[in-house]
Amino acid sequence: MNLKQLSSMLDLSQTTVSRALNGYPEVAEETRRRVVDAAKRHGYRPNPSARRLATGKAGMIGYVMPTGASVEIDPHFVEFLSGLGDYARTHELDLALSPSTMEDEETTYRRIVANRQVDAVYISSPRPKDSRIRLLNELGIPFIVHGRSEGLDFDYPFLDIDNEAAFYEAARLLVQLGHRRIALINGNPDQTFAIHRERGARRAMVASGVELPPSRIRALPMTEENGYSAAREILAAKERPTAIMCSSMLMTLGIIRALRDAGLSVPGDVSLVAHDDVFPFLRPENFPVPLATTRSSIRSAGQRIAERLAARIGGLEEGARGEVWPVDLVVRGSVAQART
Amino acid sequence: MNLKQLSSMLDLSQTTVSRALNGYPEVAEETRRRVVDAAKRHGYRPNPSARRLATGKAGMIGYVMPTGASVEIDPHFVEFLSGLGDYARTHELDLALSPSTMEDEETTYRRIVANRQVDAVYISSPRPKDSRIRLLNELGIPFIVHGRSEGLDFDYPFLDIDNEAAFYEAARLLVQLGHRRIALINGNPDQTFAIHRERGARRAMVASGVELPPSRIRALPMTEENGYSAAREILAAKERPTAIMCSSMLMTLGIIRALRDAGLSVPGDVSLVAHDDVFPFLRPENFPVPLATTRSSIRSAGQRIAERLAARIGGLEEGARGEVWPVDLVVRGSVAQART
DNA sequence: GCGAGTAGTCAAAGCGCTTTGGATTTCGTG
DNA sequence: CACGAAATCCAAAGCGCTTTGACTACTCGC
Repeated sequence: MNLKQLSSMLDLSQTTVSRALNGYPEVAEETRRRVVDAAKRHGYRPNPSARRLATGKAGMIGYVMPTGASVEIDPHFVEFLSGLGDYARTHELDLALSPSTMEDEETTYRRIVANRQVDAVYISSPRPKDSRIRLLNELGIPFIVHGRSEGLDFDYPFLDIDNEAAFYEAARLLVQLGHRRIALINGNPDQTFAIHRERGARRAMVASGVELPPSRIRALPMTEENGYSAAREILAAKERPTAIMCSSMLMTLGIIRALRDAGLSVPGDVSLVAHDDVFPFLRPENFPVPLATTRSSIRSAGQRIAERLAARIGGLEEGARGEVWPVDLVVRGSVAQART
Repeated sequence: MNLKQLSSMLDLSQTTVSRALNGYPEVAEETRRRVVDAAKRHGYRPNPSARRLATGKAGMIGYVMPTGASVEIDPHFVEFLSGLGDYARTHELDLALSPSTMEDEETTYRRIVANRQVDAVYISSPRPKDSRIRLLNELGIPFIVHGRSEGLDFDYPFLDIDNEAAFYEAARLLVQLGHRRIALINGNPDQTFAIHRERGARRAMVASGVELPPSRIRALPMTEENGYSAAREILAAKERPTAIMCSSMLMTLGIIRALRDAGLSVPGDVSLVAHDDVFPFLRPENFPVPLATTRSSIRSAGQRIAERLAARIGGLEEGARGEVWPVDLVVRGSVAQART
């Protein structure tokens, strides 16, 4: 069933049918109803290739997928992708994934842009002074960064959550509860988000005269394994912390096991706050002790980025708009007053 | 730079240029050289949409991405995707991901087939009597299953590794080394691969009069966490096993921590063999004690599936061909003679 | 009652590629 | 030396959609 058939069936021109379906104003409401109705009844779906050819749009969002040694992105990547796909699916957009090693990244971006294979691109896990951002900026293809870089001498569009405020608030809560020795188990320090979280936590503590010495900070790829070992080290110190902030619920699983091994209770001996990216398979409520979190759905971010990318493709969004989402602080049983 | 421009530049017709580029025989070698050369020099790339429109092929491989509560697929999925993408990238194929909940799966498959959005589809993590396979078979779209189902009353194309033989060999090795109490920590039992692995292990043991009681089997989603808890339980038994076989290196990380917690050494107290999907970020050689594995690259499987899918699209492969890859057994320091 | 708008519709021209159905030229043979 | 078969190459017809530029039929104000 194609346009031609549908229009002859309705005794209308292809023009009118096409316009009716695409919401153009110059078609009578009555006619539009007829057309939309018939299209639905006959299951008409416009051929994407034809549409793309006619409009010159590729109808695809591209992503250069690093395939090197980065375990870190995995669960986040799939979840983010789900969000992106949720939006894309309902808006005639497809996702094109281009696997690439770290070294070939630049070449890959150049290729997909030159081939006109995609209308827009997104970048994830930005680092400070991220070279990919500069490259895409030069290539002139619409893009959005999921997260933020730092130290770049130009602006660019991004979507980020307010990591600094999130950890500021979480630290402030702990301080208000009387905690004076607070540890931070963070994500990989070459990722901007980790830098921001440490900054936020430190700001809240400094404001109250609480220290955050290097001995109480760990910054590692966010695996359960790393959470465990980081926690073990930190808990072994003579001045054991009474609270731990963590960048990842996966890591927190490791922290909890370390606490259990050390015979320490939550929140009796140690309070816990973690950042929750809202994975469907790991919910803070289901932790042994319900886990207090700073929460922001990475999946929603994926949806929003798809939406903004679509807007950029359509020329509805321009300029280097940065969007920063507030983060919820959800207090649950894993935090308590510090023992005096 | 499009076909028209290129051909007028060469003083040839579009027909000839197109044929020269696509390797048709009715063009003189000398002419072909000229054309190919000019195309390269001017960086000509055919417009994918136009090509698709003309050929009627979507030029895409589809995958319905489950977005429900399945942590299990994550790292495997990304790695597999890398392989698929490696091939696809160099063959004018794109990957289209359609996220879907478990419940909507069937609807989603119907949709992408009806919309002609993809030329072929692959299915991963098949379960016994997997309904998706039946559906795609009925819809008549080319597809390949990564893995195998069981109990279906028709044949279908698949690519699987020989899980049964792999675990048969591994178990046989352990038995030959004198082990009599061998445990199996397996993946989720509703996945066919887990069933096959247990079958293989059991067959080898039974053949030597060694038992594999339920108390020494665990079958869970393959996370580090689950590996840890499964191992703890199994090691707590009075008749502690002297060897453990595991379906996943991620789980094995958990097993090793459990062993360490229990003060047991590898391979002194317990021998260890695990299946290795060859993740770039987790190599068996780098384990505390180099880990013996049954090895098969999930990434290569992705490449091969892309290749076969491409062949099916092109009509070069037909019928329900099943392909089973042998699995390497790589002996390393984590296995040793059982203590007598 | 007439000219100017305004709605609503349509025919036709692409978009860039593949492919069908000839033309034209070249060449081996009888 | 003529003739049919190869060997080459080409013009033109789609593929299914969007969009431009016009056309027709009303409606409205004066």
